[in-house]
Amino acid sequence: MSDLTAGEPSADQISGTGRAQTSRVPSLTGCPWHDVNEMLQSVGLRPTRQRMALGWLLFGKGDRHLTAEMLYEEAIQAKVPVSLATVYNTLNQLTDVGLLRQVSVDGAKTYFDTNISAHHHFYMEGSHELVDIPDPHLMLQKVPEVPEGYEIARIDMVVRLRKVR
Amino acid sequence: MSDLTAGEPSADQISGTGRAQTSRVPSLTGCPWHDVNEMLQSVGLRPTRQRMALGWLLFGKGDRHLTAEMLYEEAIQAKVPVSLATVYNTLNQLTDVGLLRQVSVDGAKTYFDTNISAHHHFYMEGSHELVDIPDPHLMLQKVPEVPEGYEIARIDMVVRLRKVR
DNA sequence: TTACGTGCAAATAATTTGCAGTCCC
DNA sequence: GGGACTGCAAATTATTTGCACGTAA
Repeated sequence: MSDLTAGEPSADQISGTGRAQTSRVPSLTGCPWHDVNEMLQSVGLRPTRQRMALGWLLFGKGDRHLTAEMLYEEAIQAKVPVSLATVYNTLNQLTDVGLLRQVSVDGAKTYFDTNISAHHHFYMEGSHELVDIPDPHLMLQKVPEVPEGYEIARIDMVVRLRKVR
Repeated sequence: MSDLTAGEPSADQISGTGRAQTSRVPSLTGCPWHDVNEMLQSVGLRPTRQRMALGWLLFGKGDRHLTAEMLYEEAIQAKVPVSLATVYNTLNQLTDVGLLRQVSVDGAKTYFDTNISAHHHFYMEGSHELVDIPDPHLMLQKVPEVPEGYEIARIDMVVRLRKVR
């Protein structure tokens, strides 16, 4: 799905890229409405009222890490009438077409990351917050030997942080 | 909780250690009953019938990656009368005292790893199987700069594998 | 029009909890 | 004996699904 599919990826391929494009929209105009519209069209999803609104919330302000519940709350706050089921559906659809990335960190809730480029995360154990690791050079010195017949689909790394007491 | 608590851990500290001790029991005698008994005592848990049996299943045959459901099935198969609730309780208690490590990999079920040393995992996307990465030299070239006031609690890395088609 | 989307409520799935009865020290 | 432990069933939490109705192409 990305550049991590080679049998023997180099360390550079594994590392985060630092700055990530927020989406795969063919051309970003800066106009949220136009951009989200095009983003949806380009993956074959109808730009409905709720998908437009959710897309706006998701991709309108840089890289974000949200759970379905969080996005639902935001939508309600923003006076966007949408149901939690639709939020789940939309997040899953966007993930399926590669516009979002799912991150599992604590078994319970699932986070969706709007940054789909190869990168890793900090997880704040206290606040359950997920943050992209800013250091673009965090990388593996050596990629493990992959078992015969398999290839690397993706590498997920989570650096769990706790407050110094 | 481990050797990963320093503000600036070295790459060696982050890497897996290759061979891991299966538990923290003061002295391993090779007698499963004696070992599990002592393991439980040493962390202040009463060696009850069900905890002994579960401990035996968990630690009796090398490093394992189990879900609550899987361990429950094994216990039933082994004619050990135990309830699923107790399996959950026991797994959580063992995790709390540091005898097990929880691994989140796909949002849904939670895996418990009997190998509590620093190491990483392969995740087979097709079979939902979790495997310790055998390569002891898989390591980070550079540890990310940790935000002010935080320290690294742990680093979880999951290398997702898919079958070559 | 007409297949695709949405909302609602019910259905699942994983896990936790309350509580009465049981067992270890 | 008494607190720790267990089992069961009910409760929670996160997420999915069935289905009648609405809406974009």
